[in-house]
Amino acid sequence: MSYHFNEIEAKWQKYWADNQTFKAENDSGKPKYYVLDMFPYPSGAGLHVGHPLGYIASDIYARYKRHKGFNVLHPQGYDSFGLPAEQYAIQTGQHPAITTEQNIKTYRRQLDQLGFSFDWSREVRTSDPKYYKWTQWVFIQLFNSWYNRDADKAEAISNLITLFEKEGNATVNASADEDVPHFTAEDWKSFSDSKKQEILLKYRLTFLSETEVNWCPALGTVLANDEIVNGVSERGGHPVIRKKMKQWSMRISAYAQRLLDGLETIDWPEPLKEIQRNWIGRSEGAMVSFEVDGHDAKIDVFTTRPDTIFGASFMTLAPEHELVSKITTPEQREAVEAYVEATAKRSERDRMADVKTISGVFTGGYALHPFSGEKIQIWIGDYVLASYGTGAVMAVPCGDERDYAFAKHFDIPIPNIFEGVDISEEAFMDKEKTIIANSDFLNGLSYKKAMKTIIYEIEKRGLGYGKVNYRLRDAVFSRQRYWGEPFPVYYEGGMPQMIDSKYLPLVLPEVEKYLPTEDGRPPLGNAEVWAWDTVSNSVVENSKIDHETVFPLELNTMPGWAGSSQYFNRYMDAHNNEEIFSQEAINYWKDVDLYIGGVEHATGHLLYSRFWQKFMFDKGLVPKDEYARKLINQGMIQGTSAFVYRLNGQNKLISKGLVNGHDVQPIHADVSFVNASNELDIESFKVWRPEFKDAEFMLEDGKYIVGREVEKMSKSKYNVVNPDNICKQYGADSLRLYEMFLGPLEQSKPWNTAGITGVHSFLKKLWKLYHESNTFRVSDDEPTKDNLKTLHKTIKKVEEDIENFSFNTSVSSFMIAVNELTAQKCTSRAILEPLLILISPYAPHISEELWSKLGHDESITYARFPAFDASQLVESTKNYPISFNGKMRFTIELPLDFTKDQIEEAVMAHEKTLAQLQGRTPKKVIVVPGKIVNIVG
RNA sequence: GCAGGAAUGGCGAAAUCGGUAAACGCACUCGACUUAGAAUCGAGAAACUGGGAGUUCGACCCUCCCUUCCUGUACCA
Repeated sequence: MSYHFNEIEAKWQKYWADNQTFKAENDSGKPKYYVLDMFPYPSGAGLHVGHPLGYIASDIYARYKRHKGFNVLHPQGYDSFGLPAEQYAIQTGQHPAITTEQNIKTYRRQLDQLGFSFDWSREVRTSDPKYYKWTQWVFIQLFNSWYNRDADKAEAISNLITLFEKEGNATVNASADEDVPHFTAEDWKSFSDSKKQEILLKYRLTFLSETEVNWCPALGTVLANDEIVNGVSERGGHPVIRKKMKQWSMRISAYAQRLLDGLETIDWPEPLKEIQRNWIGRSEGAMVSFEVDGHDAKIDVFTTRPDTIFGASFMTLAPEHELVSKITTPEQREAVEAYVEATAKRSERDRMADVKTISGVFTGGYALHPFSGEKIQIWIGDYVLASYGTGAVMAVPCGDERDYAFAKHFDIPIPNIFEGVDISEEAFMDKEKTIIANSDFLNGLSYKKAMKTIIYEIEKRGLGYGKVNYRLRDAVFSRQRYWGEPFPVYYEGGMPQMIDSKYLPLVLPEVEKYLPTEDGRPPLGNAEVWAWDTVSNSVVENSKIDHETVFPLELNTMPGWAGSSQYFNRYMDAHNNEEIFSQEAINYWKDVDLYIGGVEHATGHLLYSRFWQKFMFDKGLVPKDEYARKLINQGMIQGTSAFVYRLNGQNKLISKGLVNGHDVQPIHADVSFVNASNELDIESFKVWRPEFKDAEFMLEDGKYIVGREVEKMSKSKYNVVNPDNICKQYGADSLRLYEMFLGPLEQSKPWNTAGITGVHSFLKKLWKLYHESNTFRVSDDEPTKDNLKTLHKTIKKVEEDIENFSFNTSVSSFMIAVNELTAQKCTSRAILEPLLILISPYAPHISEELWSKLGHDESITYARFPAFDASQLVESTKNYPISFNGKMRFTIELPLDFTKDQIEEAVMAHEKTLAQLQGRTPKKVIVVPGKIVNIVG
């Protein structure tokens, strides 16, 4: 009987589904273990071989943990809101829900055929109203919360109201908008309701704010920075302007420090942590106020180098800075206005990309140096960004590269405040070597001492205060899209109101067109039934809007990361319609033990979800403030593109070996026409590219050899490999083994289908080990010493490998074990049974089949992982490498229990040693028992 | 520019502690079986770890310098 992998795999996939083999219970005597994958966006293209890499790894780990006696939660779902389905809808009019449903079917079929041990009973889809009900619910919780910096946690907004009623906002230490006015308890009570709402909005963790966005009037939508090229839209080339729009934002900045600190408590890859640290961008320094000469105005700046304040010889404001028009003198007005207008036309990204050009305009206004009282010029320049810090800098040209270049360019004085440093050519920025000079009370101080002194002085004189600044900005949460979660929000007198949680979900309305409306409102503006009736608590026709009891609903939808910010908790209790999850479920599963996914989500999903978790923790909804203890980033699988070479200007394709020196143009060939020896199937190639039907092929040794190059796997490079074909030809077990065998999980590595025959023939050998001339044969013979040695060395290696996520080396060990056992002609059940359990996480189908042939009625899934017995590996002798001056020359076999002296004696007396020494006397003999002998001299 | 990571045969890679470099597999060569191909079985060749210096009895591994590549990020004040 030969190895019919297609039948075997289909059989066991059905068995697992029918028997719900992988269904996890929320309660068990076993210890829990939660293995999570980043759920996929179901794209229309389906999976290529690169996608399942992480899923295979997590599946191996999940299956291993089941063998080890854990109650394993290993769920899967779909991040099914998103742009591609919407764009398809715009083009074809097909509802994104239909597209999404079809794509999910394809994904499910492809995932199933790989034999993953997912508990599909817990599947979630972010676009399912039953699921996004809870996304909306979390949004409402955020709306009803504020961040108390004193308690360092989120609290109910009702607490804040109580505080306001008692003592106004003077004592409230909150993360809030910058422009909150000061008020007393009396003031508060005298405020109108809408005034109160307006103020509270400045404190809520999700809030409406005027955000500057890239608005494209022609397309009627907001564009992301990377959708703009040279100031016009990438799509269509329409002009884009910077415009303020009311948008929902998330006050993630309130959590900046906790997001930073939390990184120290979790086992995530260091590079990923570093990306998050940079993104959060903590910097310490001071806020300092500069008076404006002749105006009742102050310019606040944030600086990380307040120690260099005496070197400040001018100030630069962002062109958008609110004081610009106020302080500009009549003589300078024309130039300033022209500059401001020119800047407004460029996107922030454009401005940042263009770092070489120095530009700016003098406003004519002067600031007063807070310490020296000297007048210093105020300039505007687009190197200062409105969105970072205060949008203004104190320029210290001697200590900052950009200020230096600016000062040189516009001939502004560059006073030197560093002792013994020449600044005639460039700015001096080495903090370690800094000794301050020409700076009054700071003279002679080092960077550290000067920092302390100056901050103390700034605070004492009321000029400002020491401050920690974060680069992390509040996250804009509104999208002008159709295919996303609707906000559970309606507007009463312009103020947002939350729909009561008990009427959720607020289901996405039907629309005729998925584009923005002609007057520039988001796609939901096309909906005719999109108003909230506060009496019936239901969605009603827009025509009923009377602003008395029926109000318009929010037209924006939530961004892609909304649905992925809490899905890992929802899996714990996926079908609960009463709560987001029960306390029993969350307290049982607690958190994710192992999370596997791509590093590309470092500053998106992986940061936002940590923020939501911390908020949920503050609200007492979850027991852990970090949701994933350990995270692994799997590497990318790249494609191995194939090239044919066309002689320039001729219809002639020459084989790679003949290219040398010729002027050729490489052309991608589809990798499916190339065999393991890089030989091109010319006939298939001609059918595929008819323009080469009559081309002349110049061969070497009768073959056309293609060139190879590693590139990103993508359709346009014709190097995409579909797992469906691999499964058909070699089986899922081969694919799983091969993806692991390719190299370390975290590393990027190229795919090359040719190599799969190696693991495939391993599976055939494994099958043969249990068969003799086509019949299943396993004996009850006592295993030999060698059998046991092979088995136990494999147990040890595989167990260590899995624990270290070194799956590639396990596959090697399996090959070695099967090669050895075949050579030993082992048929012993005592060996062949545990061997299957070792292999089963990697190649579950063949393992199940052989396991059942061994006479087991139940799945191998819960069979106990074999115990390693060290005594089986004890050796009595060691083949000692004998080195001369560090170079190994030969080996001598000696008993392991020899002492150092015995070893030295035996080695020195050995004929090979004498021959090597040729009568010389060595200076020294190094003996490391159990390792090596090195003879020096 | 800054930060993080990497460099080992023709290719993917392996090497708990500094101790026999290249396990395992692909490709390659030869042989067996076969009408032939595929498959299978057997045998084999290959290369001293990007370059340079240092520490050491001994360095892929530790230290310093340099080169190249990948990833992230940037007028961040």
